[in-house]
Amino acid sequence: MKQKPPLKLTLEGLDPNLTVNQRVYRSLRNALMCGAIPPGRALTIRELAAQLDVSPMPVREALRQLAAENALEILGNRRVQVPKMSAMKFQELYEARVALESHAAERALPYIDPSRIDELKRIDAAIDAAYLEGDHEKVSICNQRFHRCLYEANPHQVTLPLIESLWLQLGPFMRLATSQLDEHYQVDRHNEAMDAIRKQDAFALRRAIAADIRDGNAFVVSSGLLEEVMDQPQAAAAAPRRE
Amino acid sequence: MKQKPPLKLTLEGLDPNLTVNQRVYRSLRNALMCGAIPPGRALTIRELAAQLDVSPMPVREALRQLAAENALEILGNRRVQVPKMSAMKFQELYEARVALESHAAERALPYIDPSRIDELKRIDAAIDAAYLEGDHEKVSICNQRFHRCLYEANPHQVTLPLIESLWLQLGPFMRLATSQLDEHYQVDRHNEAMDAIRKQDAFALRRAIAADIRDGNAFVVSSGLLEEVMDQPQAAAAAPRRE
DNA sequence: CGATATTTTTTGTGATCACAATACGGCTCG
DNA sequence: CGAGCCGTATTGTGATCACAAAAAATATCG
Repeated sequence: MKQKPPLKLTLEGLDPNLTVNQRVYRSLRNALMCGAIPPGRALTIRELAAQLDVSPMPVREALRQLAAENALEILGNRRVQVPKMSAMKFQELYEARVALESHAAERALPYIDPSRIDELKRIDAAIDAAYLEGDHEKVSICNQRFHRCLYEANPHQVTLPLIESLWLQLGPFMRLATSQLDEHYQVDRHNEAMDAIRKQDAFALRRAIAADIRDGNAFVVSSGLLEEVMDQPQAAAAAPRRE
Repeated sequence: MKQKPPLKLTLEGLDPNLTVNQRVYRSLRNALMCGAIPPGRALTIRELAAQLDVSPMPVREALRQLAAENALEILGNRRVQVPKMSAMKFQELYEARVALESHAAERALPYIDPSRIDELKRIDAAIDAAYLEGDHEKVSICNQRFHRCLYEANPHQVTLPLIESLWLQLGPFMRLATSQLDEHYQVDRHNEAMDAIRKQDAFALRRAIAADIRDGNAFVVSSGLLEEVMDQPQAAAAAPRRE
């Protein structure tokens, strides 16, 4: 039951004038986003500290921070693990994304200026390029960058942190959405979004963003990729106590 | 500019078999929710630790946790403060509440059983009672309880933590919404919501929740209560660096 | 007298240590 | 052979300390 692969992490390649805490946080966050840590995997402070070659202290803070963002789960016995996924929860996360992100897009719309449109175009091109190269990791990252760039146009930002929390929870499974998108890749919803932006058509923008998100979801669900990573229907798992 | 009232906090009355960290966290969270700490107030670890009579360690973790929930702000110079509010940000927070909470209500609707309806009725009665007593603090708390009870019906909870983050950010100002609601108190939107639930009418429920939220907002804005607590239009405040 | 430079103090960060609670392993007993 | 018990090891928590960076206060120069 307890999964114990060595869990290779590192702080190398991270801006060394950041605090140790920040480096640990990013390293962990990155690992989670890429699905490098399997759901249900128990994380101990000392193990991570030894792995990253730092004292337990910054690790503690990073774990607590990630737990506050719902990227990790603190069980009643004070143990920390990557939350497990269920089909229903997956669905809820995606529907929450649709609700939040279409809202964020609409609120950002009036603030989008030509230079940001250029930036969006540039990112979209990068996505297509990465797609042609077959670099799914990069597609996923650039896709997020596209969405973030859009929502960030709104200078009074309150939704982006919430959206990122959802991304983080989906992180371990997002890569599935792009892992096999051969010819299946969506008709370019991003272009629909760009059109809506140019026309300042809020409703069309909402629709484009919602469709973009749902496309990825539909693919993952239909492909059955999800079941592989989910915990089996062992009905009554030890109820995680939410703090 | 630097506000330095003694900032009275305490851990008394908190379940003593909780960890120190949890007690500190709750104490701070509560203070923020009640607006006991003015926006822009700088918080230092040692000051809080001395005030609460604990070591700096649990305070550090609590601060970081609250920062991750957007209840506190970590400036570039690593200093922590209660985020300042602006009229636009206030508006954004409320619109985000509408979007997220009406969504959460809709997703919870199919899971609401008679016993939960009873619970909701009970809470609503408590609100009316507190209102008649003029206990605005209690009205506010019970109102939150009502919303939480509704959204919690959904067993695959992903939105509630995000919603609570919004509540926390609005916390210092929420009390304004109920501070003077004399005869101004909204036509009971909660009853509209209850009707929608009984009829399993998702759209009506969304409308009722949205109206309930917007009522409070409209009151605060129109009454001009907000300006008192906001920082003046000092255009270029030191840009908080988001981590 | 006002602006800049320098010293002093405060503050966050990270490491180490001590302790209590929990989990794990082996043991005994049925 | 299996379930319950107990001892050991591991883990999270919280306190204390050392250090470097930032802020505040003071001194210095124009």
